[in-house]
Amino acid sequence: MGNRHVTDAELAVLEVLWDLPSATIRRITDALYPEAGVSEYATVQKLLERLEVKRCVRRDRSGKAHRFAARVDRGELIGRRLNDLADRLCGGSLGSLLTHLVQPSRLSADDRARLRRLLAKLDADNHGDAAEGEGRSDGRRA
Amino acid sequence: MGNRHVTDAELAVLEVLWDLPSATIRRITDALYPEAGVSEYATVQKLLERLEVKRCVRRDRSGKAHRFAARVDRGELIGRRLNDLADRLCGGSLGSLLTHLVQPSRLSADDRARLRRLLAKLDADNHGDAAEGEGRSDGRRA
DNA sequence: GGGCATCTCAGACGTCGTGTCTTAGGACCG
DNA sequence: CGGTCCTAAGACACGACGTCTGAGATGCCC
Repeated sequence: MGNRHVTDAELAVLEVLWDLPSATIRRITDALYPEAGVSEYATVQKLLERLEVKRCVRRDRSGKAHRFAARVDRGELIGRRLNDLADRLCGGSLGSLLTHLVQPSRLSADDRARLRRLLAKLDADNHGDAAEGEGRSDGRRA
Repeated sequence: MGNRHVTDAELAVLEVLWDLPSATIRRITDALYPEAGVSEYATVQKLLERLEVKRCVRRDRSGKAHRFAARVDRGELIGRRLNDLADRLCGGSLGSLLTHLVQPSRLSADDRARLRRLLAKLDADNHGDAAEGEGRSDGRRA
C-alpha cells in the first residue's frame, strides 16, 4: 500500500533532486519556477510531502529549513512502472513485457546491439544458475 | 491526440473482447459480472463508449444490438504504455528502457534465454543493416 | 523589542478521470 | 397492449492532482 504512482509534477521535483545531493524547498522551487512566488513554493512543498509519503524522497528535519534528497533513482522508478505494467498487462511477467518490447520497428540496430551487450554481461556475472535473485532494493510486498 | 490511457475496468472489457471475434454488450456483461443487473450493463456500455473514443474497439451499429470488436491487441496496448513510459522517464528512448529492464534480479535465466532467442531471430530477419525494418505484422506508426 | 523574512503545517479549493448507476425513449414480439 | 431488450444521455460520488491560502513558529537585524 501507499506505493502509489509518481505524478508528473512530482517527477519534475524528483528530476531536480537527481541533480543535487540534497536541497531545500526554496532551492527546488527556484529551479522549477524561475519566477517563483509564495504559491509555487507551497506547491513544491506539497509535492515533496506526497513524495515523502510515497517513499521517494528523504526529509532531513534537523535544520530550520528541511533538506530533501531523492530516495529512488530514475532506474528504480522505471522499474516500478515496468512492474506495474507487467502486473496489469502481462500477468506479472517481465519476460512477456520484453517479448512485446523487442520487436521489429521498435528497436534500432543500435538498441539491439546494446541489449545484446547487456545480456552478455549479465550472463557473465552470474552465469549458469536460474535462481530468483530476490531480496534487495525495492521491498515490494503483495 | 485523444489517445488517452486505458483504464483497469476498460482493460477488463478488452480482455473479454480479445477472446471473442465480436460481442454484444450483453455478452460482455455476462462474462464480466455473472450476476449482472441493469446497472452493470450500463457500466459496460459506458466503458465501451469510452473505449470507442479511445480507438480501442470498433462498433458495428448495423444490427439492433451493436456488436463490438477489439481494435487493438494486447501487444499494441503494451507498446503504447511502453512508449509513454519511455517518453516520461527515458527521454523517449525505448533502448534506455531496456537498459533498466535488463538487470540482475529482474529477469530470470529463462527470460534471458527467451530474450536472446528473440534477438537472434530479429537479427536474422533483417541482418546486418541498421535501417528501420518497417512493414510486417504490426503497422504501428510513430 | 519591534518588524520582517522565512519556514512548516494544515487544509481548502477546482478540476478531472473513473466507475457506477438512473432514466428516458425506441424497437420488437408474443 | 404489455413486456423485454436495446441505445443514449447524463447524474453522481470518490479520489487524485495541482494549486493556493492562512496560521503559527522561529530567526535575524536595526
